[in-house]
Amino acid sequence: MSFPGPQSALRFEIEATCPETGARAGLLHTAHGTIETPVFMPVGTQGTVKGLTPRALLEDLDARIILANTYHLFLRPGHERIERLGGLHSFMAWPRAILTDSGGFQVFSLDALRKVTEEGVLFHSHLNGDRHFFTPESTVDVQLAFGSDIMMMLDECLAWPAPYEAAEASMRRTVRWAQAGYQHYLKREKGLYCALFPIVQGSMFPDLRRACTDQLLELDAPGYAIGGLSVGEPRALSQEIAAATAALLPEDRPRYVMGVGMPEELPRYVAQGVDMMDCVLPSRNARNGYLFTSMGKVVIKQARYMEDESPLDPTCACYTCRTFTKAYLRHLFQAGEILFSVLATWHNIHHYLDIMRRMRHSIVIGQFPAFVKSFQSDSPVSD
RNA sequence: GGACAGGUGGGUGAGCGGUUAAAGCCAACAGACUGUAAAUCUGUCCCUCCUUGCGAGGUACGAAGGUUCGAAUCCUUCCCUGUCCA
Repeated sequence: MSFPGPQSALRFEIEATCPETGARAGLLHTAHGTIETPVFMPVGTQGTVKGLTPRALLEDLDARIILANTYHLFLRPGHERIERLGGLHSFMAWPRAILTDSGGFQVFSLDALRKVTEEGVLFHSHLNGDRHFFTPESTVDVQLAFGSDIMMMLDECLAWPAPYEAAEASMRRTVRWAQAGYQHYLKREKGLYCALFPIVQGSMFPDLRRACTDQLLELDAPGYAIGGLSVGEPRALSQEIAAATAALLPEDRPRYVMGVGMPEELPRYVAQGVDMMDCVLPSRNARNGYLFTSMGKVVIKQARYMEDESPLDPTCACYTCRTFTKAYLRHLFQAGEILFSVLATWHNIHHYLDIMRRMRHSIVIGQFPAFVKSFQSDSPVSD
């Protein structure tokens, strides 16, 4: 297994577009392989998709790109160490593409441990309390040290609900950070091997989303993200805001909706012209015994599965479903065995990636609306 | 046979006169989880009833008696368990 260094800047080509919905099938070329879009990116915060070996991710699940997190890897083991060890791809033995989040989400999730200022974010490490100051520039530097294929701009991810004035002030700051961060990036990354995506904010206010988008477009970035969703708002609202924002983004660049969603929501985002998504749900819920199947959710710890000899999802081709019974999976969960997390994550990630592959195929052959229709009638809502 | 130490709700294990239907932990059962402070967190967990409430009854801390206004807690006898000595 070799880990070729960066060779080319990010390039996006659209293979097919659904004339009815605007859903697109594309190819996103990176220095670490080509990603077929629309794509779901498994989350590997600490340089690992919890529970899965890179080999499983690569050979069995065929994930083309995964996420890692700037904040977590900066704290431990440190970006300079990762750089000395050959960069993140080499360090974690992942030859394909990596997208790193900037730490912007931690502005939201580590609410009690951080302070946002005009210059950046002061974090108190959740590991040992150490103080760290993140700026738009420093997070670019950290991600360059990782060698991420796609780096994310530091943004402020606001909790919902937010008053208009606060959302506006926060959005303006995110824009200023993006401008500063992008300028710094252009100075440092002459070859543009590592792409940098700005993130549209603006809470749930369409006019703020528009204002934010307008200004970020001036950066002429190779891709744009829609952030600030899944922060407590109703799901219909997330979709509405994502749709309104996606419509403003350039057609020839990948659009990435951050942090979504449930399986049945994936086609709804894709129908809005979204090309990339990521979410912790398939991996985290797997570990907590919540499995996504073509028949809806399976909460494997329920007593009804005690002697259930059927596979988790008879229509699923993953290793877990091909090999084990629900009774055994439930036993592993109840016993607190590590293998449960492995098999459950394996299945859930497969389930997500499979939905994306089928969806992409339907776009390519011009059958996306039919896919959406049958998918929604076949797939009970997971919640 | 003797000497100690014990017997508490599914399991462990606190409590050692009243605010105790009885802590905590575990198990069991159910729920949550959306750019991962998460192999995490929350709730239920003796029975019955309803006007579902810091509600009303009823049972309950090995068994049976007793002391007391009041006992899982004190006393008596019995049963059982463990360790040690014969």
